[in-house]
Amino acid sequence: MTEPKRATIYDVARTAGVSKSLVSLVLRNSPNVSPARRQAVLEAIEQLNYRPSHAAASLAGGSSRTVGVVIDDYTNLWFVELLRGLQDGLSAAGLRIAVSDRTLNAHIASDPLDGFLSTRVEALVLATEPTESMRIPANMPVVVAGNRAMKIPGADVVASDDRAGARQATEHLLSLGHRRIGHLTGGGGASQQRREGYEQAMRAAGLEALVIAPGSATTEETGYRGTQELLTRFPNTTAILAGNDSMAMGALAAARERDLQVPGELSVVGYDASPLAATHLLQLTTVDSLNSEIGAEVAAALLSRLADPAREPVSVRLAPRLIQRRTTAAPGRR
Amino acid sequence: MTEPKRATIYDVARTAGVSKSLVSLVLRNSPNVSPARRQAVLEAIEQLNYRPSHAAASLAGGSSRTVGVVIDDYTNLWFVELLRGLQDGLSAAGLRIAVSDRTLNAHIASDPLDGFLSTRVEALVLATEPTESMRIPANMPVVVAGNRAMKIPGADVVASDDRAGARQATEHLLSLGHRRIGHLTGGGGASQQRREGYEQAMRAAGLEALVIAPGSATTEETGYRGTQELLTRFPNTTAILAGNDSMAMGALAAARERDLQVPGELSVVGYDASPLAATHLLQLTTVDSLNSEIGAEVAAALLSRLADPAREPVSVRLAPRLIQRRTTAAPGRR
DNA sequence: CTGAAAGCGCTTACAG
DNA sequence: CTGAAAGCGCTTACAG
Repeated sequence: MTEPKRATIYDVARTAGVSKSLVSLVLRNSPNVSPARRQAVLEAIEQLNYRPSHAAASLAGGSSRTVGVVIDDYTNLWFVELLRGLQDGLSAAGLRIAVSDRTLNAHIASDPLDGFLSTRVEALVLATEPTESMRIPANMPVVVAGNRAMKIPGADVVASDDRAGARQATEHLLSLGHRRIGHLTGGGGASQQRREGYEQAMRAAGLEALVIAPGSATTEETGYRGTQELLTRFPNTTAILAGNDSMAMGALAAARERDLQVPGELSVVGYDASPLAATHLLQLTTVDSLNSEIGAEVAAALLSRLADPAREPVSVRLAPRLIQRRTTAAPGRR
Repeated sequence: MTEPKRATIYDVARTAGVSKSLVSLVLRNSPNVSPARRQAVLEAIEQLNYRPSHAAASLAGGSSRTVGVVIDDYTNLWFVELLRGLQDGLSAAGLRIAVSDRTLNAHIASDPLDGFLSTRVEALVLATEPTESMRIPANMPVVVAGNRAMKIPGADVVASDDRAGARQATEHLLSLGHRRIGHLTGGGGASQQRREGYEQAMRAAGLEALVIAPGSATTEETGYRGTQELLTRFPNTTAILAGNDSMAMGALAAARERDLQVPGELSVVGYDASPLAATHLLQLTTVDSLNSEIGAEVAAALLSRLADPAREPVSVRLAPRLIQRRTTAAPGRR
């Protein structure tokens, strides 16, 4: 038995006994179709196992109905909740999401944007630090997710207030009685703002800021190395605010290596409320940057921008909140 | 200044002073093009910022040059290395990858396959447990990555030998002197084979298998709960082989909660060699299932299948190897 | 609602 | 290599 060729819209029309135009209307959920005919078309689609061709629809309609999302690296899981919120907000509008990971693409020396431009994505979501090398077409709608060092002219920005979150986390440690609180920072706009929030809170309390910058990556590895350096230079540190949850995990490792009880002898706070922070092993006090809500707001910004390309860029800022778990307590004897 | 319309292949041809056909040849890297003309075309492309339309190329060429990869869940990071190996193997052949996450899609009640079928993907890679509800077209090339409970007729399978890996890990614990070794298992084909490998090794050593199945998920949570159950039912257990690294992380959490030193009082072995296992905090002894190599073999199977759709299905099995880190040692006093 | 027509931006095959 | 032609499977706009 030879494989039949894939069914086209003509086959569906013939099977349903309607015109090709009517099938197209049903596919795009037009209201001006009688229930009976709609039913006939849907049955024909089911029977023929028909799937409309993206390529043809995109080419003919002049619109791919796809939004490109650029993320940093699959390993840093903050994007998962962002995608969930984004997908929820876009699927009702019939828009789909394509994800591109910069780390993976760097490997094969291909610009993730090239693929998206060939796909003719309707808009771009940047959930990563933009770089000069990203040549974004002037008329491309862009929403930046998260705080970034580089500004994209005309782009909307949706982020939680990293300065306020870091301030809140630092004040939590201060209120527990800590005075020697170190901070682990990294590269990028979010790190910068978190650092500023930490410094503001320390200054307001009349305390010295102890900032360690172990590198631009904000990973378990840099968190580990940064904590080693912090505890070597300032041995009487009693608390650490890490730049994100991955760095906090490294801090916990360094503490264990020095036989420092957490939180008895060293308190540790993360940032992002990633799945990692919620594990039984970490039970990490962290700042929830509301990633799923950021995704929802990104979707809203996207839809309104698509509806009105000329509207002024907006900047949405969400208020983060501290999640207290088991890695923070009053300072012990040290 | 109004935005110019996107450049098309006609614009490139005109700018380069060549025919449209020649531009198409350059785009598809044909060898029958003189260097001078190729250069002229590439300059025109650069100057016009031209990006060929996927949709048009796919429709006209009758081929999307895209492979669809279905993964379980972004949170389980074993897929990252798989994608890397896969991408390396496919990019030279001009094939790109589209990834779909089942967990995310379940959320909006859309079958990930539907999207891929509309995209007219050339082939499917299943890096997840297949289900009956996946209606895969009969003529679609499929490669299954990893050991799965359900067989797909005609599909190639690339996996590491989970039975051998689990056996190796168990023998490692036996050779350290452990006799009471528990195993944490979950759902799916990989879990099943790992369990069998563990049971074989225990039987061969004349020991009783202690298997705990805390649920079908293989997460930190089930690892934690499974270890609680194991240590309650068999309090003198001295070692645990977890179904994967996430479960091992949960085991470490449960051990800490009971004040059991790892590895002094309890040895723990993971599986997958995920990024998690390599962290300073875990330093987990684990089995490397060679995910990047699996990705490379999947790519090879895909290319040969595309070249010869009629060839017999193959089954590639890689030999995993144990990575010893800091969570295993000889049993202590208990 | 139908039906005929044009067109989206490419690839393919072919005569020259 | 060029150039003219057909066609991929849809959407769109329109006359009826």
